[in-house]
Amino acid sequence: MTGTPPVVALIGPTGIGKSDLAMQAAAAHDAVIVAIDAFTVYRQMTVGTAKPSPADREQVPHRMVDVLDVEQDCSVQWFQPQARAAIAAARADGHPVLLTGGSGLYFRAVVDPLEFPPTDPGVRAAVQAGVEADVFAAHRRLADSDPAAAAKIDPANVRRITRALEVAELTGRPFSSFRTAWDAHDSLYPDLRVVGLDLPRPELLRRIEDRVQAMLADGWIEECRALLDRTLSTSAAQAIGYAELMAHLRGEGPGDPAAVHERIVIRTRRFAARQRRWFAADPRVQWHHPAEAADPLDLALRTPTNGPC
RNA sequence: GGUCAGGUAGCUCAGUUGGUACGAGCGUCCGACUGAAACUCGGAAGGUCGGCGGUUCGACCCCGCCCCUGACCA
Repeated sequence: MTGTPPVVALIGPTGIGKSDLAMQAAAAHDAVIVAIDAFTVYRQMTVGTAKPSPADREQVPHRMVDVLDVEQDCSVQWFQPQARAAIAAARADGHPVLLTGGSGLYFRAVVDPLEFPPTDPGVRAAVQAGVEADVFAAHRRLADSDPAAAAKIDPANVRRITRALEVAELTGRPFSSFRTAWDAHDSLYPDLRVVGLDLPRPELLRRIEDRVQAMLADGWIEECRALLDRTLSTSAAQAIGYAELMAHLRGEGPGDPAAVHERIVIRTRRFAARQRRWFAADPRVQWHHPAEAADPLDLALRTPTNGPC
């Protein structure tokens, strides 16, 4: 064994089978898995987030899983240093690292040298009030001070406009100046290999439907019921399925369970599409059919970077 | 068998006192994205307005018949 243990990422749309492959590979190489996922961080969300089983976690160390309670907000800014520290610790102990997950922004935050500007609740609230009063005027204001940022943000996107103005006010720097490293795709880990898993669309959609059914049969609803007397943080409350199921349990929304299930499948489907789009833009990804990628670590270490797939 | 209501975009429905469908929401497709990212936001495609006849310069909107759906009465 020479040099630092490798860092390999296994990414792809939800339901593609990342976790299973990650388990096999990690077990075979004595690796540590770091979950790049904005929702398996929550201790109380297990079934609906397809969290690795206790047995799997017993066999292979998983980091960034079960680290927050649902009352706590999760953010990229918080996630970035935590995940990086976990990676560093594992490598220091001589373990290869397998990054697994589907949260695109979090992936880039961990793996790219991105710097996230600060936030301030008071400033944000004030800025947001101004933006909400007249979004288009706010967008014009942004265009005056930071044309590059304004060009990237739709004139009706209250959230993004607010953030851009907040950052400008807080740092005195244009929001767009923080984006310079974005297009470079220069990895923080020089040896990083990124294995992408994908399937033909119809097959993926089928898997998603089956998986939602399986989760429901596996106690998802009970898990949601247990969450009813908790106050979910803004970020936790967005989780696909949890939002719909909890509303249903409270008697809100459509009373027909089939309609609720359908709604969850649709949201998941759209999420998968967004994930593919996100990762398709990353030139580092080497795409594979899940059946070909029996061992992502082997595969990644043997294939030249950016090789044809 | 009869009465009433209804048949308009893939779905749920608006709408025009007759003048080329202003359609909306949802879905679908495409796309943007640095502290909520399973978020937020943008764009596009999709309709012979149930069928056939009639009235009219002109009908999705008026008339007749027919088909289908739902409720009610028998």
